[in-house]
Amino acid sequence: MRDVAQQAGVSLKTVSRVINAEAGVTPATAAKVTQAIDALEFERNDLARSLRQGRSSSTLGLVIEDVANPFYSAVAQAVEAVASERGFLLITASALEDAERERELVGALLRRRVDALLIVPAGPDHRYISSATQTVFLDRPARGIEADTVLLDNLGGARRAVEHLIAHGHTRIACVCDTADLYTVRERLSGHREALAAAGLEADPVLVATGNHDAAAAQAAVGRLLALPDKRRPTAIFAANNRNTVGALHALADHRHPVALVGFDDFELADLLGTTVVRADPWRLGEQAAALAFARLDGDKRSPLEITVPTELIVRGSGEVAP
Amino acid sequence: MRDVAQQAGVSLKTVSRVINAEAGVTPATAAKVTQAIDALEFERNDLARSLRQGRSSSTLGLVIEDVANPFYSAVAQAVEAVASERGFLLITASALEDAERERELVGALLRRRVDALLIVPAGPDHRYISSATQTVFLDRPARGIEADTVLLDNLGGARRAVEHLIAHGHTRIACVCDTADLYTVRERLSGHREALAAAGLEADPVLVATGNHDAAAAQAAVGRLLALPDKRRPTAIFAANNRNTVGALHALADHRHPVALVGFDDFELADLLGTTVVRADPWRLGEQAAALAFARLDGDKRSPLEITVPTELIVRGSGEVAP
DNA sequence: CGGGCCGGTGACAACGTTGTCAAGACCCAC
DNA sequence: GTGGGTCTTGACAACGTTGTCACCGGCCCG
Repeated sequence: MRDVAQQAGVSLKTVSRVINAEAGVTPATAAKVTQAIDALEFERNDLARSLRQGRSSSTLGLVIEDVANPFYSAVAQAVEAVASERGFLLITASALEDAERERELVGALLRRRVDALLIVPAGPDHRYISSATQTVFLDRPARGIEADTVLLDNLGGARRAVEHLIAHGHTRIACVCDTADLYTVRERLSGHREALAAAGLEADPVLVATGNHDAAAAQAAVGRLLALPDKRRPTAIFAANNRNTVGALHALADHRHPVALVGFDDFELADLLGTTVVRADPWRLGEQAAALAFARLDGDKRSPLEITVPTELIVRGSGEVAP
Repeated sequence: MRDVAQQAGVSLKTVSRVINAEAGVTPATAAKVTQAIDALEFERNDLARSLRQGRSSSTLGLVIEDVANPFYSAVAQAVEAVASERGFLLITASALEDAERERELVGALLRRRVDALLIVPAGPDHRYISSATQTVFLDRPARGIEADTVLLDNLGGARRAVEHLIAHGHTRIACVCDTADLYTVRERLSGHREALAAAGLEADPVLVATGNHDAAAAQAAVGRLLALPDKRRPTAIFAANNRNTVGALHALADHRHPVALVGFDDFELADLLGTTVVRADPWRLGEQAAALAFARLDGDKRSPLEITVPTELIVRGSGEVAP
């Protein structure tokens, strides 16, 4: 900028005024400056600008589990869309379900002074997150602090899925899911349990397969369920997230007898495969979280909010198979 | 930091030394400082640090078309993985095939002084990208400048796909793809043409359906192809990217007669659907690009490199249907 | 004709760090 | 005891911007 000022024969401050389109610069002066800027290919340093102004340079931080999981990439897309409307950029980081890594990532983002932090919390305790930075928790509530949170209707969605299977005559309904350490998993398990209880059905613990983090694990788990003796074998499966649904589909493809399946989370090609799912809208999750973050940045002082995004049952055939 | 210095009764510089674990600080002094840091919940401002040091705060910029497209989210995942090994964070931005938007995003990233820029170029001209920042082009070459580039073997992959269909007896092989403005599409079209020519087959222009940017458009295009009179109707389809393959699958599901299909890009559940594809490895694309960027940052001064990532034919059934 | 006002411009400090250099304390060896 | 070395610490400037304030010239109005 100093070079530009020199070349244009004006002061630093005048260059700054031109760059930021501030009023009160003679067109003639502005022209000289613009010319010098073009000649020197000058580009403002937004780091310095932010430092001086005390704000971050219009950046949001997003910590998710894994960008390559379509559920989270949809969240990222939504957050980016909202951010982009305001001229914000997005730093996305994947914590990979590792509390230590999550902490490091959050630290790195806070040190960079992001304006707001959106996070899918993984660790057991989030008190370490400085309240100085606006934070919104997505998909799971934070533990140990009260803060803005946007969640899915996990329990309701799971209950509807299982009720749907019960309505089609099933009584032995398995649940395949990730580790019960996760809030979403616990909620969905509760939905499964509640639906069974409401129908007066007994919940067989053998039919609850937890700890399946990827599709391969889910496939193996479903394989084991299908190998149970006739009397104990499930006639229907509730797969509690997209990884588990994919795994279940693989396992069922190898199986002789038809087994009903309802998944939590919609996925591409589910229509072609005729897979009935409870659609959880990750786009809306991200959108609401980003909108809430911006509302806070704009001065919204309400006490911490908890928003729930509804789910929707999409009937496609796999959930309507008779026992 | 000033507060920490005051509270610990030392100078700013000493605090800085402790924070950065520099040698030459008495344990006693360091303890005082650490205590003050904890008490005040101090966190270094990496913006100021970067400004002072003249480097960006260990950040990479990535401009892709759309995070929610699994191909690009795999690229983003790979880049993030490599960046994370070096303690770098990643700003990901989606240009949505809009040259103007791309330009704005690149500008915003450069103003933030990212250490390197990885970009899937969309615009017609990339001379505007300042050579001051290390840049690697991914998936498509830049126009107007010579720079590091990591590409897929588009032509070879497409040729292999079509050769495979020819080997199974097809002569009327359609190609469904995105707009021919795109480099990858032109290359894949060339592959299609070359394979036909090599087999002495005539390329019927009616069977080339360009301009399908999303699955819905591709589905409609394939629908039109299948509605052609018997003599002109294709017996096989080459779908030139994952969107087009998904669209083609939808169209084929509604169709009576079996039609062979080979897609470019692998996708989840392709195995279950039995879809033969040419797998293009987006992970490796991102990984190589990020590795190259870091090599440059480490002082690699070789002239601009062009790396090509190979493709692989995965046989699953849909490509082996007889005419 | 003089005083006040206004519009354009620039000097300077400040944002929060860190690199440079120098000062001071201490120790060892001659 | 003195000179030279090492080790710890601090003062200060600088990174590239922008907010504050003051200056200067011209204009309007009394």
